[in-house]
Amino acid sequence: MEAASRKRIDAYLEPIRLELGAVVCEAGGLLKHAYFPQGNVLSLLTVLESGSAIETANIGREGAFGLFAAMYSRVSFNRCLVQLEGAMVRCPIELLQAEFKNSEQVRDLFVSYSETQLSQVQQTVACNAMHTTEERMCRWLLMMHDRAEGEALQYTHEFLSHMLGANRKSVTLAAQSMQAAGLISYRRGRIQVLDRPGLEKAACECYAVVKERFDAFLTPPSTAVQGNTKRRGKVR
Amino acid sequence: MEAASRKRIDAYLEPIRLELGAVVCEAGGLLKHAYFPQGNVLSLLTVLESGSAIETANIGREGAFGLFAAMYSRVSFNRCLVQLEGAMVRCPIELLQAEFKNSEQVRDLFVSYSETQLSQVQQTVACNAMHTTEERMCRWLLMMHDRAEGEALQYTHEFLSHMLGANRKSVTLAAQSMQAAGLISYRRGRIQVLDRPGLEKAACECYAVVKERFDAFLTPPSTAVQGNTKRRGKVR
DNA sequence: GTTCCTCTGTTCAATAGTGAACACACCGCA
DNA sequence: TGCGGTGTGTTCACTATTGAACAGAGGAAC
Repeated sequence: MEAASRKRIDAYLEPIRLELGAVVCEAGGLLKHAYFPQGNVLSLLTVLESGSAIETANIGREGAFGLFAAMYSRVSFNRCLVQLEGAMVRCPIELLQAEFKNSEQVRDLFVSYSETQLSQVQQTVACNAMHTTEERMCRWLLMMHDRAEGEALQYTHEFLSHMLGANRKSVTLAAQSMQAAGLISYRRGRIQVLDRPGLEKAACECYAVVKERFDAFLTPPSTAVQGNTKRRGKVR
Repeated sequence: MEAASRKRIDAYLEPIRLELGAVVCEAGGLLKHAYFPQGNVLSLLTVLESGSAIETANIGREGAFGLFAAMYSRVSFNRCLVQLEGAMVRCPIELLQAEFKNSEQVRDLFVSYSETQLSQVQQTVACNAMHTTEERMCRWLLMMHDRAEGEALQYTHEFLSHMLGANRKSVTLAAQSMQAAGLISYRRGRIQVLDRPGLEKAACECYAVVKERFDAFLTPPSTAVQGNTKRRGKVR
């Protein structure tokens, strides 16, 4: 995934396995490592004074947590927790800092990933402002389903309500409605996706928009000008 | 604001003045310049399929629009428009790309600004999920008030409702309540802040959190480890 | 099999926010 | 001064969401 500079890092990669819900880093915490999910998923949360913590982005095998630490600041704005169990490796920050400093390719990689992540967060801003709890929950389940490889998703309504910044009852109502529509089935902290195309229809556009961005990140264009000029949305 | 490498750029900076509401760049548009507000404010919007566009961040004299273009991709995810009139300069992307490539100081600057902007967007995710229309409107007015230097703010309820992703009526109700409380006065597209401390009390925490981040960005610590380890929020 | 803890369903009452429509008032401009 | 466009106030009916509390069911552990 990285340059040939990866050789220099490989020896220092340390496998680390954390259980579901484990906190990798608190908001305001100091980062000594960057974390590279292999099979697991990390979630970035904004923590409010009330103590509630809302998900703003998540990170799978395509990305890493702590890249800004490798680029500039070592303090994490977010709480980061394990949202799907699986393998992960971590790497001391100093090594990545050195690679960032010396390799243009590594810089391109880190910067373009950061940009992709920023667009995920920006889409979520609009999503939280405009879309219903049910649409957002569909989107969230799809994101996790992409990464769970068919496994049932082990989340309680309560946990989902925290991630989405909604009331538990709203989540329960949405879940009931989705189950009645045959999209999912669930029981006690275990959600099974039954009808994925249906779920995609029921979700807001945000799922597809963000997925497209990540796909583009994983297959960067070879032209001089990165990206394309496709416009989204209606222009007034 | 930048390194001594600024000399190489200065000659190519082009003053450009756009009127309130002018679109600097459409979502998906190609960027040929980066824009540096001097006295104006730019707003970054996420555009949805429905055509509605929600603000995710804004940029004043502390920042710039198009830095990711200078770092990697030249395609803007956002629509960008002028939210407060004033002076602005722009700079051809190619020059900034060269500086980013060659100067570590410029890299630090661009990256740390991007990180600060990311945290603004992340805070807004949580804000849109958890805070009332009135709290969010107070926050928004404070952000603009900081930059308007006492001038009345020229926004209609309708415009505000688009920025906040709320219904116009919700904005009108919030405005009435704020006027009744003596925080603001308004008439036909002109909002005057009367009681700034009161407005800060009525706003959600997000205003202060983001302001603190930007203040920190503008006065970077001189220690080896950037940032501090202050923790925010309650830990469960 | 029984126990106990956790998760879901549901009750209630209440508020916040929506969407559209229309009346009316303000303000700039002719 | 009068006109017209734009912005605000308000109507109505409605939906989404909240918050707290408790009952009840599921499932893991003993």
